[in-house]
Amino acid sequence: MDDTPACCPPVDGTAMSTARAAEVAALLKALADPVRLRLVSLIASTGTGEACVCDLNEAFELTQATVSHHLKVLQTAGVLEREKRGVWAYYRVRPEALAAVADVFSSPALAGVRA
Amino acid sequence: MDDTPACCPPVDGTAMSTARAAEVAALLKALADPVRLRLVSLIASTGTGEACVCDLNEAFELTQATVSHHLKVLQTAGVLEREKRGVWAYYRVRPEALAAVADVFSSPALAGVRA
DNA sequence: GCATCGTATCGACGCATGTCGATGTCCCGG
DNA sequence: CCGGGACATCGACATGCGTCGATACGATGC
Repeated sequence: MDDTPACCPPVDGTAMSTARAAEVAALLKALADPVRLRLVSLIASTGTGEACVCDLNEAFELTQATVSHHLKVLQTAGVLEREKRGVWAYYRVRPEALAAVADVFSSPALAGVRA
Repeated sequence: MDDTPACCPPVDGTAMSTARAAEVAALLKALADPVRLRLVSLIASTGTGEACVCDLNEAFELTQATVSHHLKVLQTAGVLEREKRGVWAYYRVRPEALAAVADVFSSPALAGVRA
C-alpha cells in the first residue's frame, strides 16, 4: 500500500475547460439575481409563454428603468427574446437557455459524482 | 368579445416567490464565476470526489489567497464542504446543491413552458 | 401636429466583489 | 522547542453591478 501522506492525486482531464466555464458563468451571472429570476419565472408562468413589460413593471417595487435594465441583461444573455407588437413590448423565455443550465448541473461530471 | 388591445393578461400565482428567488439567486451567485465553476468541476471530476487545496492552487494562475477565498464562498453557499486531514484541507462537492440548481431549471414552471 | 403613453437609454451614485500582498494560525518534523 | 509548510484571514484597491431620476424615442389618439 501507499501510506505516504501525499495530498495530490492528479486531476484528470474530465473537468470543465476554462472557455466553457466562462460561457456558463456568463449565463449564470444573468440569472443570479432575485429580480431577474422572478422576471423569468413570471414570464414563463403565463399561459401564453410571454408577458408584456407593463405587467412586469407592476410586479416589482422598482423603477421602470430598472426593470427594463434587467430585461435587457436577460435578453443579452440569451435567456429572453423581445418582440414589439403595436405599442407594447413582449418578452418570451428561450427554453434552450434554461435547459443549458439544467444540463450543466445534471451532467455526470458534476452532479453525478455520487451516482 | 373583448377586442380592446389590452396588453395585460393577468399573472397567475405559479411564479416563483420573492423569498425563493432570493434563495436560488444566492446559490447561483456563488456559482456564477468562471473560477468557482472550474473549482467545482475539478473537485467533482476527481476519482475520489474530493480534492486538496494544493491541487486546486496549481490549476489556476491565481494567488493562493484568491483560490482560498473562492473556496470559502462556495462553502458558505453550501456547494462545497471542507474537511481537514492532517496538514491538508480537502474539499468535497455537495451534490444536493447542484441538484437543486438542476431542479429549478428543469421545473415545468420554467423550462417546461414549451413542453 | 401635438400631447400622451409605453418603453428604452443615459449618467450618476453607492455598494458588492475579485484580486492581491502581507500576516496569522495550525500542524508536523527534527 | 523551534522552524517550516499548508491554508486561512485581513486590509486595500479597482472594477462591476443594481438602482435611480431624467431624458430620448416611437407609436397612438385627438
